[in-house]
Amino acid sequence: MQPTKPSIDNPASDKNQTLVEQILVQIQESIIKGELRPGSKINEQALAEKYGISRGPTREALQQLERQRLVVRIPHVGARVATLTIEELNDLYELRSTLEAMACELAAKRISEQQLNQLWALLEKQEADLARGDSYFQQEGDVDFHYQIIRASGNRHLQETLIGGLYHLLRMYRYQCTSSSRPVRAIAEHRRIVEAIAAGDAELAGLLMRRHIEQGRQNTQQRLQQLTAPAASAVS
Amino acid sequence: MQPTKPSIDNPASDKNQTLVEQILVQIQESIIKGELRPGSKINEQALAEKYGISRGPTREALQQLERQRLVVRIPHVGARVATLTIEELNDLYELRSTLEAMACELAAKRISEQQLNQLWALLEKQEADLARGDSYFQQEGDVDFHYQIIRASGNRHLQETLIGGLYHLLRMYRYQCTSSSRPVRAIAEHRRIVEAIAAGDAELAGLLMRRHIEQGRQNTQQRLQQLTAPAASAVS
DNA sequence: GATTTGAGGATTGTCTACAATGCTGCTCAC
DNA sequence: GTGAGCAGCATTGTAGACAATCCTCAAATC
Repeated sequence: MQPTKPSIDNPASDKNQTLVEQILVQIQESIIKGELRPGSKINEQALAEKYGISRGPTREALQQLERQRLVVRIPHVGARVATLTIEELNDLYELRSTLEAMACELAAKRISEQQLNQLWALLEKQEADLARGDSYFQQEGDVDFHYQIIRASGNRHLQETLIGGLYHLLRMYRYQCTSSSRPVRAIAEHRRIVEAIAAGDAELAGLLMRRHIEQGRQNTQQRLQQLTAPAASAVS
Repeated sequence: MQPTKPSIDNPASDKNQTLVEQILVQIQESIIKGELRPGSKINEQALAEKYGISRGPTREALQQLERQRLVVRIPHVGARVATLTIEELNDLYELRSTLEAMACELAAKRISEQQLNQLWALLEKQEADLARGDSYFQQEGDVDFHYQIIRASGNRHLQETLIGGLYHLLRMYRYQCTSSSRPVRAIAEHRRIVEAIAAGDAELAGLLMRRHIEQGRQNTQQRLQQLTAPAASAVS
């Protein structure tokens, strides 16, 4: 029985862990969900008091968040929540597209029997969720889908780069530019990707993933544009 | 006049900077050059005393080094210098190859007049150094070469991933598996890459970079194999 | 009125001390 | 002799206080 990894990273669920790891996930969620607004300043002291800890662990957590691109820190000035811009969105998706295509190609070559079964199971669950119209779990499921493929690539540096470095920022864009999803099409694309991986067709799998992510980019960009420049429609 | 960036990152040269930034580069060099041996344990207290500072900044520096893959930290256990293994070398170069090929393609599309001139200038300097047999500057020059192309890609996330995340570890492999270089061939390859970029031929530029890096991988792997398994030749 | 300059306050950087955890090497039972 | 269990020590995690830097805002000068 596989341990059904529900979250992006699995810090053994808060228990008996270090303070930094405990509050890190909480601050992550706050940022991703926009409770800490993009671009807003983060006060170490205030943040520490909010979680009832001292500034030491808080600073370490902020450094971790900087590594995940969720926070920008400037020496002697302080930390700010990352801002969402069209240019960065494009840079981010450009990179993500390349990396996940690579992950797909590698997965097609290297995926294990067990991992493939897991992937099929997840896909079927997604399709079932879709039929029930359960959109929240779809979003989570989509994260898991990409996550599993990345793991199946077997390249630990690739995994670290995507999951440890890029994925949280991606979640932030997706959450805040709440693309209530194009689920039917997306999950159809998922199926074709899994089929290509199962067939060991690396080139096709990579190509399909590239297109799949490009679809996601366009979708997110559209929403972000509506958010950042609502003046045009509001003025007239 | 461009400021001739000599180092991987330019922290305004130690002056008036934060302690962390000052010692970070020093520890980096110690690790890359092997003064801190791969796999050896790092004692926070001892390291702090060595540089005459307290444990706070030392811990922050170690976290930065973890981000750069030069150090592995385990909660409540401590930090170790990264170990060099064949598998990781392959993972690392696999990823690097994809990312730098991407950088090359983007550079071919987006490089500015000024950046291209800089690149030509660097190439000519490399060829001149080669003629003089100046191998140390060749190595540095090679780093700069890739660095400039990465910058020319214009994708800030790509830059951050490669330069902030991967490049120091790459330097470590290259330094310690001291490939005294295949300079003639490498620089010939450099020239063809620049020509492709100048011609705006993204596909060719990416392809050439892929092959160029694959050459580097084989070279480094060979040296590493000799280092990790010298028993065979020593026993008999 | 606009610009500069400096004092005051707020925030970040660093240090020291203490608490919590993991590791080492001994004793003791089998 | 070998393995388990415990005590002591070394090391990391956390807290709180002090030092250094930056930002704000008002007063003074042009």
